[in-house]
Amino acid sequence: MHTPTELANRYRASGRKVTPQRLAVFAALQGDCTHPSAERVFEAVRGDMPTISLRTVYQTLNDLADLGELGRIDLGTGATRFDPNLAAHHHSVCNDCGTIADVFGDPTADTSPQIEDIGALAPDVDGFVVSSTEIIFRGLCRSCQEASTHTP
Amino acid sequence: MHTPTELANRYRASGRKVTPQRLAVFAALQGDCTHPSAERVFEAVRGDMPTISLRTVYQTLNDLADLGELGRIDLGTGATRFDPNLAAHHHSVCNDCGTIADVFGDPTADTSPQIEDIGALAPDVDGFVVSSTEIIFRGLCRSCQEASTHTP
DNA sequence: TGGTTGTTGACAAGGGTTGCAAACTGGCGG
DNA sequence: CCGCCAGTTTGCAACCCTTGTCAACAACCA
Repeated sequence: MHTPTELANRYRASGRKVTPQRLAVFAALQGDCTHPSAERVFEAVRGDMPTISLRTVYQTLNDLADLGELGRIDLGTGATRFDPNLAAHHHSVCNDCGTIADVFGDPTADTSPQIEDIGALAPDVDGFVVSSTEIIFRGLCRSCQEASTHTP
Repeated sequence: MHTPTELANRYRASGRKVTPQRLAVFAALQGDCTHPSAERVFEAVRGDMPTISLRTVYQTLNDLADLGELGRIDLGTGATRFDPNLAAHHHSVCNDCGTIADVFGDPTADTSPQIEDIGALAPDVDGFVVSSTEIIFRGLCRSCQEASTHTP
C-alpha cells in the first residue's frame, strides 16, 4: 500500500474525495501486518475518530481494494481480512486462533521448489485462464501449538 | 468420500444414527464434482425427500466434514462449498461465475515444478507447523472468457 | 464563496449459518 | 415384537458479516 499522501493523490485522481475518515483509515493500515478485518480497522480508527461508522470503514477498505492498494483475503475465518502488503506472497492460517501470517519464498530450501515458482504453475483445466495464484498453509501457529501441548 | 453403505457403518460406529435424511444426503454427494454449497445439496436432496430441512443438511454436511469424509472449501464466494473428493488436489475459481474446478497435478509441465511437489514446500515462518497446503488458481473459466469476449 | 457531487452515518435489510426446543425416531435391551 | 432413550429432525429466530438506503453533510472546482 502507498503512503497516506500518495493515496490521497490517487483518490483525487480517481474522482474520489479525500476526507478525514479516509485519511484515518489510511493511517491505521500503514504497516499493519496483522491482516485485520474491517471490524479491527474500525476499532483502531475509532481511537482517533470516535464518530466514524463501520459503514465508512467498509467503504474505504473496498475502495482501496478496488484501486489495487489493498489485498482482500477470505480464508473462511468468518470475516474478510485486508492486507496492505502488495508484494507477492502467500499466507499461513492457524486452525486454532485464525491468525494469518505472511509467507514469502523460502530461499533456504533447495530440495523443494521455490515458492516464487508457483506463478509458473498452470492448472491443466480446459480453457481456464489463471490471473492469480495463492497458496494457503493451514496448521498451528507456535503459541497454539504450545497451548495444545501444555493442555492435551 | 466413501459409499453410502460404508458411511452408514461409520456413522453407527461413531455413535451416530443412520436416518433416511442422512442417507439421502450421502446419495446426493456421491460423485458430485461441482463443489456444491449447502443450499445446492439441500435442493438436490429435496427432489427425493421434500420434507427435509436445510438445517438437517447443514448438520449432516458438518458431520461428514468433521469425520473427514468431506472437504470444506471457503473461497470467498459467499457460501462454504463441500467437496466429496478426498484425493489431494487443488482448485480453480472463476472470478466471474464462482465455479470451482478440481486441479490435479500438471504432468505435461516440464519447465515448472509439478503441483504435487507443493506438499514439500514449507513456509519459513517461525514455529508454524503446516498440516495442509492448498493452492487456489483464480481467473476466468472458459465460458466466462467467451462471454466477456463477445460483449466487451 | 456557492454549487455540485461525492461522502457520511444511522438504520435496516440481506445472505449464510447456527442455537434452540419440541416433537420425533433409530437402535438397543427386554 | 415392544418400549425406552439418546440422538435427530424441524421450524424458527438469532447471529455475524456486509451492503443498501437516504437525508444531512463536506470536499473540491470555478
